[in-house]
Amino acid sequence: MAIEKSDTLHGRILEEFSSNIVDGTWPPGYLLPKETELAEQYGVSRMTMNKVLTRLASEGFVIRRKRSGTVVAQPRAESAVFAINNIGEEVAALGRRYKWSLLSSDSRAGNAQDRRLLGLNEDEAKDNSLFLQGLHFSNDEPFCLETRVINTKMVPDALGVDFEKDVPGSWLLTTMPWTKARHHVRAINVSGRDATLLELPVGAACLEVLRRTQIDAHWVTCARLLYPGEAHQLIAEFDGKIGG
Amino acid sequence: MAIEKSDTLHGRILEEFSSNIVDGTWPPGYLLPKETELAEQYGVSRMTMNKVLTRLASEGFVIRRKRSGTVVAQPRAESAVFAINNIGEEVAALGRRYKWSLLSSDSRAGNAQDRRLLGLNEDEAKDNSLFLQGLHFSNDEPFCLETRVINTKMVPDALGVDFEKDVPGSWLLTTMPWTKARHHVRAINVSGRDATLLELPVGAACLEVLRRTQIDAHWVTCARLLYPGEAHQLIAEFDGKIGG
DNA sequence: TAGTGGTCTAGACCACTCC
DNA sequence: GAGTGGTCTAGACCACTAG
Repeated sequence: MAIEKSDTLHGRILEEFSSNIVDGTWPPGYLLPKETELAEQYGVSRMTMNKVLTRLASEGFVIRRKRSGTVVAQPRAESAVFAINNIGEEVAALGRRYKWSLLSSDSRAGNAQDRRLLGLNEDEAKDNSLFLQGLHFSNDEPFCLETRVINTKMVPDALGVDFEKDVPGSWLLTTMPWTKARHHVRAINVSGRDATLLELPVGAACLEVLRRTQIDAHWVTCARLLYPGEAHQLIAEFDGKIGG
Repeated sequence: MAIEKSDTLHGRILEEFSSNIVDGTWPPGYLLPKETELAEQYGVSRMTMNKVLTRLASEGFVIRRKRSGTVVAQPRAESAVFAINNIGEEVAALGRRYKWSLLSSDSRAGNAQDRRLLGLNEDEAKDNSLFLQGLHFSNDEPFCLETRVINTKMVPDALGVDFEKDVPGSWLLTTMPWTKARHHVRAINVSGRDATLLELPVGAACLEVLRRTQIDAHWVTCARLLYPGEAHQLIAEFDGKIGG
């Protein structure tokens, strides 16, 4: 089998440079030749070399400053990127049968307990709120307990949706495609009704994900996702690889 | 206060386009005019418009295909990006006093329990392994229990380091700056020695982070980081914002 | 104040893909 | 086969900043 050639000019140079950085040939602090010089060395135009260096900078591999040039960055702190996927897809990806079951649906004002659970302010969730609770199943076993409040001022259509059929998260995604979210993840000892619903003994460790979704400055929905701890794990890969 | 002007040509167009997508002016599936047309409309060169569209595509907002043109993408599944930072920085960021305390350090072969705990294969960690355990403190309270094995074939210098002074994670970061890592996060009920060291009752929920670091195909170090559950949470923001 | 990166242009050729 | 995005060039001006 022949060695695969890289596809583009700037792609090849990008790979070479990132290799140099990752394998230590260019250690942190190393000063790269200037743009015009590199362009000449590699026989490309300045724009092409600029594309490479701009990309390296945006990925955090190098720091570029006028007059002082381009230097290899100090490595980023150990870090990780997690992707929390759609629950239905997540279950399907595990090769299991997915089911959603709505437990309750109330259009009412939120009380202090709701606000605490979902991490809302006092002003938020006082009215125009739709409270939902339901279970996600994987092969008929409880996989995730979802407690959610939807701001019906932002999403009035939600009042007309049958959430026994439509999974709230998925429906919201199709309705408000591009939103911002903030997540908090922690471990808790499950108790009370949560334990009963998840069919877990009181005190079992669970992974709690709080997700607050907003569009501009307005919150759209807040969800609390409770996963049986030992059964579920977030998996993340992190590397300095460029591209993809 | 005057309205802030955007800095660059492509920056302004990028903002405009991403706004159009996020606020629904351009819904998923919307077909954008072709590159040359857009360039003409905005009075810029094709390269500049290409920069905008290429960026939009790399951020996942649009799909570009030859002949068929550029269309607004179906929104990505709900997802989140977590950053796990250096523990010392993490504690400092909370405005607390940080301390590291090494509990044990052994250069030995790993047994089955070690491998299970750290998620290693049988072939890995059989020799050339340095086992460490220590506690990270926040204001003199246990913040994180770290159990780690270092592949001394990859990092021979590690045998000469005094890990009572140097925090393993930080030291490795300065020694092998650009590495890849895989993380597994789950909730567990703490027990035994782990509970004692973290000064927690048996059964308390903890967040367990398994981090396996490698360079190319070779593992460098595996760490198990155990955080008292209620006290620690991962925080992540995710949005479709472009730039930064 | 001189050198560096930041940005932009006008034009060109190519490759892929849909009709 | 025709039209689209993908890529590249040579040259230009500007803004910032280190010395």
